[in-house]
Amino acid sequence: MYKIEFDNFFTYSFSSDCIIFGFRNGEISVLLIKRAMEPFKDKWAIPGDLVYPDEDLLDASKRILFELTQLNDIDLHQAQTFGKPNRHPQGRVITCAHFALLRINDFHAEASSWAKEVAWIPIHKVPELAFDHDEILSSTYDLLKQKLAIEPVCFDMLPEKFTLSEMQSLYEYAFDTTMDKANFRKKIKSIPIKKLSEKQQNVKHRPAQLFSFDQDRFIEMVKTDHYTFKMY
Amino acid sequence: MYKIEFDNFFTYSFSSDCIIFGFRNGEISVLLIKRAMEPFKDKWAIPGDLVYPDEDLLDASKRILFELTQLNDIDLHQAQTFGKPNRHPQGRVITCAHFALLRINDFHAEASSWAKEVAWIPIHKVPELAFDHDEILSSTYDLLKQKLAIEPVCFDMLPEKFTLSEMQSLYEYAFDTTMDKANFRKKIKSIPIKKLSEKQQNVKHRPAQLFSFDQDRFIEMVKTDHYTFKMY
DNA sequence: AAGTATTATTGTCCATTTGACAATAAGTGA
DNA sequence: TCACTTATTGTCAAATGGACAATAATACTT
Repeated sequence: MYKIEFDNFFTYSFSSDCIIFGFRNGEISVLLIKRAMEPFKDKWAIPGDLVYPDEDLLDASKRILFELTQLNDIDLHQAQTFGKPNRHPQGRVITCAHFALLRINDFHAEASSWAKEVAWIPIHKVPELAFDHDEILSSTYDLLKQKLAIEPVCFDMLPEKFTLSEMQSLYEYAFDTTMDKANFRKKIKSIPIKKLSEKQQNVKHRPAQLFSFDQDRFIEMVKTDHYTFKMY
Repeated sequence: MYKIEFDNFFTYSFSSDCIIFGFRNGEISVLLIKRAMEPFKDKWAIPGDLVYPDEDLLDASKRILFELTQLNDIDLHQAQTFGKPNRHPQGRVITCAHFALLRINDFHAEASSWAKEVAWIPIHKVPELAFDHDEILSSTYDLLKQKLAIEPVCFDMLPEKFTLSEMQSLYEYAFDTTMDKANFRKKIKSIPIKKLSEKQQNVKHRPAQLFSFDQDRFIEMVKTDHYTFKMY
């Protein structure tokens, strides 16, 4: 049984790492920090820190993300846990990855605490990271791609009002492919988005129709079991 | 940064719970143990125990599963981590769920260590479990269903040699639905299974053709990128 | 031996979806 | 007005999917 009375079982600590994804200029980016302290000083890393002994994992993630990047009120979700005994040079630290998707332009991230710098870095241009963060990022990006394929999470990264071409370009980037415009539009016919009365502004060509996610219709579809998202 | 030098961060411990699924008599079952010790003595629970301070999570899961059920050499995969501060009555225990799929008849599970009894219990007939194990089981079963939909994992639970009707019944049970036999067979045309020279034995009706998973063809398809599994 | 019951297997028809590609629309700027 | 660019819609054939019918192989019954 759980031998929690044994002192030698309390020799590890537990952390949370926050992988924050966004979409901008046709690229999926991730929010990283530059470390101001050893180990891995000046290396880029996923924002993360220790969980307090009496703190819930999700609460801890939100606190840690805020402490390091000033991002507040972010809707985090759990991803994988990483626990190789030697993954942290200073001791046994098991870390639980959490991720969130957000609209980059709706937030302002700013380095604080022991973060020296923060930056949105396109996923394909991420440098080598501290600790085993390359593996954590890669595994969590895989999870994101899986979610994009079967859940309407793209709308968390797209602007509130988006064009169908923007939506398509997000999928093309994630799945590393190109799609036919006409066929993409047919494919998303069953996805609950609503046509707005507005059009794109300040473009030097025919302005595109703007759309937004139709939350009400989505909820209704889920309730009546008429919903299956398939985007691959 | 990680303040692992602070003693008060070493007041939690870490465990692994092993959710083992199998398929028998048209039902997906899970391997549970009856606890021989407090807390929750005599309650059914998911087999799990503490991870050693220098032990890898996956190694720990295999060791723990063997200690409690004598199941050896099981291919476990990580699922969700559960860490509510009060989930364990005797202290802060964060647990990482691991799951495996196996052919029930190819293994013999036997209670040992502090497990008083082990049993394969159909997923729809599981009694109330110890700790937050109801939530852990339910979340992991959801994960299983998701995997069944997009990966060829059904073959880990089906007998080595199976009939198409058995395969269909697994999906019908998991997705809680019924499918047309002819259409099911069309749907799986692209799945790498091979027709064997044998037929079903000892049935009182027309014996069905036996099939087995075609590992070679599967690997070839993955390599050449000609593989997408869609079973929903 | 013939007929019945049961499950396996295959085929057909039609509606829907998918993929490739063409045609048209609505803006800007020269 | 014309060229240029991206948006949007339409077409057609192929592939897929769902409902349902027809046939096959085995054991069991009479």
